[in-house]
Amino acid sequence: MSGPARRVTIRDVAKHAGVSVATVSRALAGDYPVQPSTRRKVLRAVRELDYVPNAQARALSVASPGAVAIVVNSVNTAYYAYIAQGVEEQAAAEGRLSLICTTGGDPERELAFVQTMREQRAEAVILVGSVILDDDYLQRMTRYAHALAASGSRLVLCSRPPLGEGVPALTVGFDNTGGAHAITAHLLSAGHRRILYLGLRPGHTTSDTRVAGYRAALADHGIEHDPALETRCDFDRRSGYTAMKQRLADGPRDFTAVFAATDVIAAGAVQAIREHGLRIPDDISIVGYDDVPPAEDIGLTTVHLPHTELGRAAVRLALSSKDPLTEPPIMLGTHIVVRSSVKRLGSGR
Amino acid sequence: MSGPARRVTIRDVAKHAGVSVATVSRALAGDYPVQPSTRRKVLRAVRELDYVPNAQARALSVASPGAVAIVVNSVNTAYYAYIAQGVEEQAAAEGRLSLICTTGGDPERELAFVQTMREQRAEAVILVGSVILDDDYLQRMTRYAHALAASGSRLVLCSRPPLGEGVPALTVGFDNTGGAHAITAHLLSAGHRRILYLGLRPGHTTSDTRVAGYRAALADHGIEHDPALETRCDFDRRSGYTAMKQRLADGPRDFTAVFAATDVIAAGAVQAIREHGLRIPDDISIVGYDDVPPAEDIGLTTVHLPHTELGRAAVRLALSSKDPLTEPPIMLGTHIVVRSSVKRLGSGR
DNA sequence: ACTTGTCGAGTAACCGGTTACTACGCCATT
DNA sequence: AATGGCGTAGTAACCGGTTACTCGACAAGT
Repeated sequence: MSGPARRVTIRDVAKHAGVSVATVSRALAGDYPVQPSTRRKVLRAVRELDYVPNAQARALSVASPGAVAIVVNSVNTAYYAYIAQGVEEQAAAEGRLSLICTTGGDPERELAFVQTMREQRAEAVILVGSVILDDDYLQRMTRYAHALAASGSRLVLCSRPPLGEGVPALTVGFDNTGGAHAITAHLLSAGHRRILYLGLRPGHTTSDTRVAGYRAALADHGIEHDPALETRCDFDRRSGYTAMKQRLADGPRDFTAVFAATDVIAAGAVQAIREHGLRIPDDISIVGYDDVPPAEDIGLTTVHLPHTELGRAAVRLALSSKDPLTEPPIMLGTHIVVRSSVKRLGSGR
Repeated sequence: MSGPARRVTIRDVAKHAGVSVATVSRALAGDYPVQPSTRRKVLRAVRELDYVPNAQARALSVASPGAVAIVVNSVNTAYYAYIAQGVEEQAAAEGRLSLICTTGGDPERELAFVQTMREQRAEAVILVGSVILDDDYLQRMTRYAHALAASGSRLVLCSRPPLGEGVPALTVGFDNTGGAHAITAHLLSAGHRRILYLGLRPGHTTSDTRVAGYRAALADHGIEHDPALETRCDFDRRSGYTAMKQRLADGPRDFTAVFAATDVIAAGAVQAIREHGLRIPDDISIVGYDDVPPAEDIGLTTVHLPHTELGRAAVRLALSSKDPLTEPPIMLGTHIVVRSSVKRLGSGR
């Protein structure tokens, strides 16, 4: 109506109420004695002008809690969404705002965001999601860690390998090897001996840790792992579908069960198995990992991960006073959820 | 090591480089002629001190783009996660940070967040998700709209009824009635005449608009809608399961197809149907709405919603110069995705 | 009556940047 | 030699808050 309507400042309120800016600030903060009549005048002026204090300006003069930033590949992946949910909940509970950034896996965007968070004086930066573990990655993270530490932000790695002592970064993760061991043992104790591992991706941390658990469980049962039973496959539905399709078409079926590295892979594999005319669990047993939505819908036995709790733990840790140089990684436990995708072999039934 | 390590400011850099703060600022901004040799000195000091400018301080003196805030019930619901993804992508593309808030449906938290966003000088606040449309709601939103407008933020409602002209709020939504009409027509043209609508929730905007499309399609085919075929049900998996279970147990099955108000409801219903010993689509046809992950896994024919595009559109609209007082609601189109949950009745096959 | 203490409010410095304005040095004119 | 113009760099005001310090008025103490 009347031009760009410059924002209402504390000086406007002071003038309107006929007091000094200091008095307005004090009346609003309430931490300093102000005459009740004066306070009323101030509050009235605040109401009449609809004054809203500028948080940025306040942050300049007084140390206020910074934001919590979370960086994920994408929000529309259940795995990340659950973790993000936990982060947001805990951040809110501790009076922090949550900033979110999706990178689509692009290190450039990750770097840019970390830099932005330094400028924003974020209190914590939480990087989520598995990665290809190589020198480039380690160097990049180490750089982030020091840079963020230097500007007073704390770095938390979620579901990623720790950087080791001496690097100021906190780590929270799932016990992937333990979970993979447990679910493999579950298949073994159901009588399965030839178990196809679907989701090999050498260098990829999540895959590596899960396949390690798989092999360890086999070893514990005196079975040597067969490289021919470890199939490469990316971590998405289509890849699971394609890889399974291929495997079924390739020749004689030399396995009775499938351990898919993730539920999403499992979902694709299930579709391929069904299209091949086979039934689950009668013809093939299958298990997944993660316990994200598709699992329940396809009756998949899988490993449940406390995603949301991971997010919360990350924030708690970041806002704690633990020394990031020496604090050991937190590892969250997992448990098996039994549904209807595994058939008991041999003895009866 | 050496105490709390006060943050490096532009004055420290100036001193270190032996120039004035103005020169440092200008050398970094690059919008003012600075002697190359001087610039080098400055950049060297910046590097040596690892100086990071304070974005909050800068925002005080120069008008910088504000953040985009998104408010959802929860991030770990596919519907919201997809929209949030779109919001984040578009915000990042337009150089804005994304703030996220989950309310768990609590109006208190919503209000608190809106207030915080005013203090933060957010550029846009995007409220997502269906609601119970009543006076309380309308008043609350109208208050938000004026409050945000007064402090220079723009309010966008996503998937919510518009507040009408005269209230400064932008609206983006899906054509729910159109989509529901189309999918109902799909069932009708497959020969179904008795279609159970699962997900009645009077007052709930999403439900209301979808049921309206359902009824309209029936009417177009000269069928009067039967209240006995409209079943109440909350918008979650368990409710879908329970409602369907109940319905199947209740008595003679007087429908050949089910239109679930959401895919999540459909997923629960599918489980109930299967547990009842019936097969899909042979015994019962079913369709859903939303096209979120469970749909593909259970082979559900459903209505695809451009979720991510909704998020992007919301941000674009918010950052545009459109007048929120008069700009009409944007309505995004939908389309049917045919999978394998509908059987053609009567004529052949 | 004079000192002292307390209460409430104002003045001004400060947070960490940006930038309008000023000042200085040097070269080209006249 | 005096003047004007240009290119750099410095000074200080400003953004919008908070708060240390100061000050005046009034009540209590001796």
